[in-house]
Amino acid sequence: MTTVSEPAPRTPKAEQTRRAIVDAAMRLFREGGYDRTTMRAIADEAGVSLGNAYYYFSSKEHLIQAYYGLVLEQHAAAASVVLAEETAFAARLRGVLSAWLDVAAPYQEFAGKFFKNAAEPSSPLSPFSPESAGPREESIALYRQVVEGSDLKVAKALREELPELLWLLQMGVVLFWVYDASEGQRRTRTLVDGVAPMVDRLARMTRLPVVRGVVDDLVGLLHTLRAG
Amino acid sequence: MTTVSEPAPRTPKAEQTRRAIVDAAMRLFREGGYDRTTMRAIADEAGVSLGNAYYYFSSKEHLIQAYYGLVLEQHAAAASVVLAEETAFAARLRGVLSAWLDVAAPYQEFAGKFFKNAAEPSSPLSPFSPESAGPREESIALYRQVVEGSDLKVAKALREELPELLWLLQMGVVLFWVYDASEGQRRTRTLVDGVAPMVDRLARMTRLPVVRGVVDDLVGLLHTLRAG
DNA sequence: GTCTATAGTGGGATAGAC
DNA sequence: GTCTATCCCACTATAGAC
Repeated sequence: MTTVSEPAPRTPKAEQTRRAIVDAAMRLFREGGYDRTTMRAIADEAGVSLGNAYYYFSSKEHLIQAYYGLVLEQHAAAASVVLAEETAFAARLRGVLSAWLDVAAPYQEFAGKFFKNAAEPSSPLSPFSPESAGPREESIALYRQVVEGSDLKVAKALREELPELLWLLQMGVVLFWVYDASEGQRRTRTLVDGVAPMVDRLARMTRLPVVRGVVDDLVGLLHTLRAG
Repeated sequence: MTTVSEPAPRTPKAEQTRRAIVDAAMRLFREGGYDRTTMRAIADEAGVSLGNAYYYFSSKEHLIQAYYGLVLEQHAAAASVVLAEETAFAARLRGVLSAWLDVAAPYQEFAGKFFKNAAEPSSPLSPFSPESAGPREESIALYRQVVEGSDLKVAKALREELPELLWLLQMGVVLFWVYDASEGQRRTRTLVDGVAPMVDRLARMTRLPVVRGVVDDLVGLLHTLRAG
């Protein structure tokens, strides 16, 4: 269950108002886009005053959180289907990444806005912030499943780091996707389809003696950074 | 020479005014932060009218772009010192990345705000935007020098792609740096010191027959993506 | 082409009464 | 929790000086 650190409203009435605002926002965002939708219009559409809208969402950007939580939830669901079906590592990785693209597709425009928010280090919405620790852990756990349920043989030192590295890979894919203006984000699909088998090959290669040295360096660096 | 696609001012007087505005903005941004610095205050500080400030910079964001251009300029200068001294690839890479950290250090806190605005795909500040094409090419050219002036032997197919990949690496380092709250951004230093020799080892490894397959896949993928 | 002065508008965000 | 009234500021418009 993904709750994105929005405080749970106390009374049923509050919940209802909150819902009305979120729904109105989603509707208007979809129709007219984020920038051209004003907080005043959202409040009107929801049948509340402007001030009241701000009582529930302390900024326009906070409304985007609603989308984010939705996507995370749906991604976990879609990914679990893939993970139940596939055992080959490359297929599992490709499937989970693709699932993200499927789920997030309708929200591509808002992803940009969300990124804008997330990019600020001090923001609680940042994927690296303490407030995001829960959702982040969930995503990493997803990639732990990708590895553990698979046929992948990989250098032992790397195996424990892999889920977090794959999560980072997803962040990279998402970044690419956010900037992908091709129709249907076709280019990101190409990226995922190409990257998954490549990561598979690379990962298996880590057991070769020549390559293992670099892997040890990498793992060592990760540990140092985590400590520091 | 870094011209950030801002139209080059024709007269010396114009250049002077432009400079005054940028300088004032940088000063105020550093003192009070981006959000709390108004365009009026910038215009006042620069001794020009508000309208004149907008004559030179069509939005507040465009001012940041000018700042970014300054950092790029200084980076190019600092990097050229390193490139004149070192021939070993790892040292050149580490030096150029470190030079960026040196140059950008005074602005680290401000960089968060910058990133917030740059992260949005539609923003002209985005490193992938058409407006940033010039600076982007210059940065990539810097990494072309890193490769070409070095002792690096690398799979031929990869050699041409390497500058752009190294530029991407820098983007990653910058991202890490923006989030790095350790004093003096010590952790990012550690990252750079660790990553440079690792990239060196990896790059040399690409000539091994086992590894070359993956490299070809990578290069193929890059070409596909670029075409698409 | 460079610059000033002034007077807007729109919309995000807030204060404080109820 | 909800409102109304208001603030603030990015940005625009205009008209005119040199």
